Amino acid sequence: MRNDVRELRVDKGLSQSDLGAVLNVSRQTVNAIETGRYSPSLPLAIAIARFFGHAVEEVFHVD
Amino acid sequence: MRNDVRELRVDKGLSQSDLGAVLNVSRQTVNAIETGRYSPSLPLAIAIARFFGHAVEEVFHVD
DNA sequence: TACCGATGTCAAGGTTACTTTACATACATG
DNA sequence: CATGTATGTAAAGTAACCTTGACATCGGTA
Repeated sequence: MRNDVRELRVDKGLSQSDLGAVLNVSRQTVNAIETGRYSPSLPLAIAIARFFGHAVEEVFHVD
Repeated sequence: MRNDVRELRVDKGLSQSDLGAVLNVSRQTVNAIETGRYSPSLPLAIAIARFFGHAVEEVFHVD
């Protein structure tokens, strides 16, 4: 499971902490997702995709 | 989190057990998702959506 | 130098997702 | 009636997700 969260976040000029605040999760959670330590839950994945204006499958790729 | 898994599954003439086999999860997991006991993991949600030929957001709806 | 924002990561703990095993109900068919 | 298939659900265990708190590094800037 790779994803484009970091790229999308940086393009928006946001810190991991900023994005965490938007999504109501901790900055550590954002970091773990970006660095691939684990996949987000489905509700969180949908929230992330929606925030960036993409479909879930466009942001999260099965390897 | 509601979803259309049951409807999609029944339309294909599959049992919960059949779908579990396709997705490599137990029939209890399929049942739990259909009955809304919990949301699937992101990889499983993507596998489900892909199997039915839909986007994740089309199958799983934030309430 | 000293400070600060951003990032990476760890530990400990709570909750959710998933497993196997098991038992129950309902329905169809021999 | 007896059997088989499909479904619902529970219990107990493991793994994954997510939290707070903490510590470290790096780059910029006063």
